[in-house]
Amino acid sequence: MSRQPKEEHYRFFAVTDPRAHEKGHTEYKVTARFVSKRHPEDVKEVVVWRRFSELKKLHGELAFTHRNLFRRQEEFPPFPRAQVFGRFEEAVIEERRKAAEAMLLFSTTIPALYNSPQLKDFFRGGEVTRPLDPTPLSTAGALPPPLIPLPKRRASDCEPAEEEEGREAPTLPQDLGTNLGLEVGEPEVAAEAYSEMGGSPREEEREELSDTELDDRVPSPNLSPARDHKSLDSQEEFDSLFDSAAEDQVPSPKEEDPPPLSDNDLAVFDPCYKQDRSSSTSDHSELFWLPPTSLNDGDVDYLNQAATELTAAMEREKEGEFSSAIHGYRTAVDILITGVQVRHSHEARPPGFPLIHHLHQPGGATRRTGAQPNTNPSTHRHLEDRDVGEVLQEKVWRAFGEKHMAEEEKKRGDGNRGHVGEGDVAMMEEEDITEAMYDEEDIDDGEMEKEAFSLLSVSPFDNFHTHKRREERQKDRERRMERGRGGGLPLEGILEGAGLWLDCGGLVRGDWDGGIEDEGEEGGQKFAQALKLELGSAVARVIDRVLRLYTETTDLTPSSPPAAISFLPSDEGNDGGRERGVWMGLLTRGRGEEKTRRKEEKMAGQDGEREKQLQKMRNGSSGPPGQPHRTEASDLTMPLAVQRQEGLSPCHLKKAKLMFFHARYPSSNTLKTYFPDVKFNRCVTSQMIKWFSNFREFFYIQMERFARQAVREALTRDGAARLGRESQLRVGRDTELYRILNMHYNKSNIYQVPERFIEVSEVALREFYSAIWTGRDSDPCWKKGIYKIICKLDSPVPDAFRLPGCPVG
DNA sequence: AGCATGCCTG
DNA sequence: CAGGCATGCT
Repeated sequence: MSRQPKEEHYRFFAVTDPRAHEKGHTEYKVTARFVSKRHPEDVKEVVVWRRFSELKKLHGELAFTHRNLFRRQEEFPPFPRAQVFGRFEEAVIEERRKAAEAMLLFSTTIPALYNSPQLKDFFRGGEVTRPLDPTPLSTAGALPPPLIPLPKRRASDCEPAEEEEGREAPTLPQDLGTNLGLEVGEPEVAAEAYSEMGGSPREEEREELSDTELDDRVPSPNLSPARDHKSLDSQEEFDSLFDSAAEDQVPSPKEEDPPPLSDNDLAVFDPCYKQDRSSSTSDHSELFWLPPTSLNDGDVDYLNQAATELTAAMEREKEGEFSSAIHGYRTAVDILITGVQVRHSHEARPPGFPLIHHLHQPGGATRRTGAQPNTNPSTHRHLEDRDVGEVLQEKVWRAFGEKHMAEEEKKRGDGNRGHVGEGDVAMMEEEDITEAMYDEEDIDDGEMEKEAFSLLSVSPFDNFHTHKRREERQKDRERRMERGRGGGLPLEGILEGAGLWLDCGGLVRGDWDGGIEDEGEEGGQKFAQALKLELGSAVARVIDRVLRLYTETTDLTPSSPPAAISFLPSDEGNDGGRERGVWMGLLTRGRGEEKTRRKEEKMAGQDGEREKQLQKMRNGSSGPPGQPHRTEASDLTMPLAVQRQEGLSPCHLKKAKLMFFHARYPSSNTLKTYFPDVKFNRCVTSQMIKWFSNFREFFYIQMERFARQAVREALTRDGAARLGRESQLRVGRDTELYRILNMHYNKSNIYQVPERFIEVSEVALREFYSAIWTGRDSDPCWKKGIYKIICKLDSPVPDAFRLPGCPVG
C-alpha cells in the first residue's frame, strides 16, 4: 500500500575527460556510478558524453527543482556562465568540469534531485555497465579505489533487485548531514574518493574505462551480461537505477540469499554511520557504544571486533539463518572472552583484562602477583592509601569476579542482611541470579578464570566441560531459580536473561557445536534469540563496568567529564544545581566510591546536602562500618544489585523523556536495559512504550505545526521573505520550537539537549515542510514516510542512562 | 493471537 | 498522560 521509496544504491558522479568534439565543442565524459548498498561489489555505471550546454541545462533544471522543493541550508552549486571567448582554454574547461561534477555530487545528497526525471533524461542513452573487476587492469584513476575490500561473490548476486525487508531508510544517509550542513567533511569522503578519477583528466585518460575497454576487462562473462543484450535489459537496468525511489516495493524472492556484508561492513559506505546507529532495531549493538575519548583503540579493539561480529550475527538471524547467527554470536562472545582474558596466562588471578593496562596508566604501573584479592572489609576502608593501580586492579577483579564477592556475601549475609533495608528481598533475588548466571558456586578459583562467563556457555573452554558437570549445574540453576520464584516474585527485567537461558537449557545441554542444527530452525531461533539477549546483557555489564572504572579514574582529573554524559555543567538555572550534582555523581562515580568522592568534594567544596543525597542513593544505607565492602561490591555490580520497584515513578518518566532526546523509537528490550531499577512486567513495559509513543506524538505535532506555519508564511509573503522562510526551517537552541521541545522533555532544564536531537528535529521539520509544500499531506498516511525517516535517526542512549535512579531528585 | 504503533479522546 | 480502539505485522 504505502509505496515507501527505498534507496538501493549509493550514487557517485564524475565528470572527466574533456575532449574536443569533431564539431568543435568540448564534451565531457559524465559517469554515474551506482553502488548497491546491499551488495557493494555490485557496481553499475552509466556513462554519457555531454557538452557544456547540456550540463548547463541540467544545472538549471536541478537548481530549479532544488529551489522549488524547499530551500535548503546549502545553495545549489553555481555554474560558470557560458562564454564565447576563451572557452577552449584549459582553465575554463576545468572550471566547467569541476562545476558540473560539483552539481552532480550535490545532487547525490537530495533524493528529489538524484531521482529527478531531469537527471534520468540527462543520462538517457548511456549504457549500463558493470565495470567492477576484482582486479582492474589499472586503478590509476579509471576506477575509484574501493572504499572497502570487496568480497568475491557469485555473479548471480549482482542482480539489481535486492530489496530487503523493512529497515532501509527512504533517504540516503548522506541526506541528513549535508542537508543540515553538518559533517560536511564526512559525506564528501566517498565522493571525493571517486572524484579523484576526474581530478586531473589530462594525465590518465588512456586508462579510462571507455566502453570498449570495459569489455576487455571483464574477466567473467557473468559479470557483464548487460552488454550483450543491451536493448531491453539495459533499458530496464537504466530505469531501475534512476527510478529506484519510485518503484513499488515488491519484496525480492531472493531473500534466502543473505548479504555477505554486515551492516558494520557496509557502514564504511555510510558517512553518517557513527551518528546513525539505530537503536530501534531491538538489537544490542548500542551496547557497544563507548565514549570516543574514553578508551584507547587498542584497548577496546576486541570490543569493536565483538560488536562487528554481533552485528553480523544479528543480520544473519534476521535472514533466518539461525545456525549461522548462533555461530556469529558465539564468535562474538569468544572475542569478548578472549579480550577479557588476554592477560590470563600471566596472572593467576584475576581474570585479566586488556583494559587493566590502560587503567594502570593514570595511577602508575603496578602489577598483581598471584595473590588473592583482598576481600577483607577492613582493607577496603583504606583503599585510598593504596596504590591507585592496585585499587583499580582490584576493582577489575571484582568486576569480573563478582561471583566471588556475591558468593562470599551470601554465605556471610544469609542471616545478616538487615542493612539492605527494604531492598532485602530484591537483593536476595538478585544475588541468587547473579550466582546462577555466573554459575560458579562450586568452582575453585583456578577454574573460575575460565568460567567467569560460563553463563554464556560459549567460551573456548566450553567444549571441555563434561556434560555431567553441566547437568549438575543445570539442576542447580533450576533449584535456585525455584527458590527465587518461591518468594512469589516473578523474575523479570534483567533476570529475564537468566530465565531465558534456562528456558533453552535443553539446547545448552546439547553439544555446542553439533547440537544446534539438530534442534531445528525453531529451536535454533529460540536459542539464537536467547543468546543474543544474554550476550547483550553480558556485554552491557562488561561495558558498564569498564566505563565506570574508567570514569572513576579519569574523574581524578577534573574537567574531563566522560563523553557519555552531557549534562549541563551548572551554568544556567540556579535551582537545578544540587540535583545535577547528584545525578552527575551517579553517573560519573557510581555509588559511594570513596576515593573519588572525597577528592571531588575537596575540589568542588560541595555542601553536606549532596552528601546526604548521595547516601540516600546508596541503597538507602549509609554503609555501616562493618559492611563497607558491600558498598564497594554494589558499586560494581550495581546493574544487578539494585532495588527494583514494581511500577514507574515520575522520576522514571523524566528519565524516559531525556532518553527521548537520543532515541525516539527505543525497543522495549533496549528500554529494559536502561531501567535496571524497574521490575518490568507486561504492564510496565507497555506503559513505558506508551510513554515514548506519547513523546513522539507530541514531537510530531510540534513539527507539523511549525512546518505548516512555515508553509503559510512562504505562501503569503513571497520573494523577499524567503529568508524568513529559511529561518523558519531551522531548529536551533534559540528557536521557539526548541524551547517548546525542551520545555516538554527537559522541563527542569537539567540536561544538555544533545546536538543530535536538534538535527533530528530539523530533519523532521523539513520533512514535514516538504510533504506539506508538495501537497503530500492529502494522503491519509502521509506521515508514515516521515516516521520512517525519523526512526532511522535514533542514536544510542548514552550508557550513563543505564544507571538506576533519577535524573532529578 | 499477541504485539507494536498510531490516532483520538478525556 | 493514559485508555480505547483500529490497524498492520508476525
